Amino acid sequence: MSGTINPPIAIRAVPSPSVQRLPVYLRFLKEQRDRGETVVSCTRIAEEFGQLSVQVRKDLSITGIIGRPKVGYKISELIDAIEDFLGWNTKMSACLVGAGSLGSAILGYEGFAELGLDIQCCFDTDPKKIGSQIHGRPVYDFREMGKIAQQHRFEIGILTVPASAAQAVANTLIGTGVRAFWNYTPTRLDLPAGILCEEVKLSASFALLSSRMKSGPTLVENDF
Amino acid sequence: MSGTINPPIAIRAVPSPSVQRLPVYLRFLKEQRDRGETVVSCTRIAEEFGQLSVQVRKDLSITGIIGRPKVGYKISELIDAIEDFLGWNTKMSACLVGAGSLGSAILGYEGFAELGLDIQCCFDTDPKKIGSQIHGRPVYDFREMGKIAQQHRFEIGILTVPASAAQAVANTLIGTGVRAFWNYTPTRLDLPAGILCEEVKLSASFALLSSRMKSGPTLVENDF
DNA sequence: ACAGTATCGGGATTTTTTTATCGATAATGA
DNA sequence: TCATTATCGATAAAAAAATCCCGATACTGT
Repeated sequence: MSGTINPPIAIRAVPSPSVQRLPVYLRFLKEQRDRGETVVSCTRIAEEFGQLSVQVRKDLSITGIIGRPKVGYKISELIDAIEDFLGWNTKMSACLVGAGSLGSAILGYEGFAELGLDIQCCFDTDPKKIGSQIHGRPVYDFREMGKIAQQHRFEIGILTVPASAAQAVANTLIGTGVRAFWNYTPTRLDLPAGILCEEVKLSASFALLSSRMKSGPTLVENDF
Repeated sequence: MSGTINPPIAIRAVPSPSVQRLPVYLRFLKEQRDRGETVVSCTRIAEEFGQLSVQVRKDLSITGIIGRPKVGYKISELIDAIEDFLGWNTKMSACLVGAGSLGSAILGYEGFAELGLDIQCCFDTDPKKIGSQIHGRPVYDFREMGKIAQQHRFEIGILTVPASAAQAVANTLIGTGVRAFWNYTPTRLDLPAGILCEEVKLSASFALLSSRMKSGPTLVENDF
């Protein structure tokens, strides 16, 4: 096989927008399933969300699901396919750092369990919180984070600390084997290759809203 | 002037991705200003965020700012231009509905004041909360929402209620003159034309993270 | 059995967004 | 003064995403 050139394989990258729409469909599908429905078409889903059926079909296709013409998809299969694609059917262990009001809110949202996210504990510097529980999760001393994280081998770190602390926290957690961050601070982290980070930018979301409010109500469309 | 055709004006729509990046730049610019800097170039900003300078320049250009070759932009002007474009230099009055843990977290985040968002009060059904204050904002009885909102004439409604209540809350608030929603519930609202809604989809953000974790660390790039 | 139809899947087209290129401008330094 | 350089702004090209189109398939009703 010598002489072969680097494979010109068309590695079709999965489009991010599609991935981000999957959870929306997933929620709807589970609703339908719980109502006793067994099949659903792209047309039906698209109608629900004011989209085009083609886009829904393309989005779903990235999971590898195959449907049947004139019928649609089997709901149970489709749910499995999406959860499988997103990795939501296997638990990922996580710790949360910074048990302020935002941190507490995240700990209190039961919905995350559905995403396979298993937040096992949190860390904080506040002596009044250390030793207590927040929404059922123990609060540990921030100074022990390195040690405890080493033992637990968390896969994900959820950052809800003040912006100024974010980088240091990330560095420590990377040392313990954490390989992905869900970053709620407005800080761009400097990370080694292979470490993932997804930033939650609420101000970006609000920017879209407020800039559209400025342009006046007549010109604006409501997007997906 | 009779006989003229409908103007073939190329109404260049403002790209959403650009709008969403503006808050990131804004934060950096304020930092620089507070350090005493007076000018900044796209090259510098791009370097800070691991982007291309061309993209930064394009993003900034939507605000109408003009810079000087070999120098860059005057920071104070640029900050003004961005805030102006986003509408963040005029206060928008808002109310929050649903003072659970997420609602409280939002009320507790001082950063929103910088976005021109003025959350004046919140509404809840919990008798233990009604009459109290959360992070300095009064909690009113949910049953009085219509009446109180009518008086205050809120522009924005922040929805942190259970998903099942979202549509009804929205309907009531629309009746009182609210024209935009910042929707933290996983519900697609059915809204009349002219009413805006921006959804905060944390599960979409997590979907991106977890799906990339699944694909293995080697293939993945860290995006902006 | 067969026509009619809703839906899927793949490929083509269009639109949007990102990235590259280039001439013009203003500062710097010889 | 004049060449050099960093930067801007505009335009062009490329890449990504959304939308359109069409043949194939499987159900429905006659």
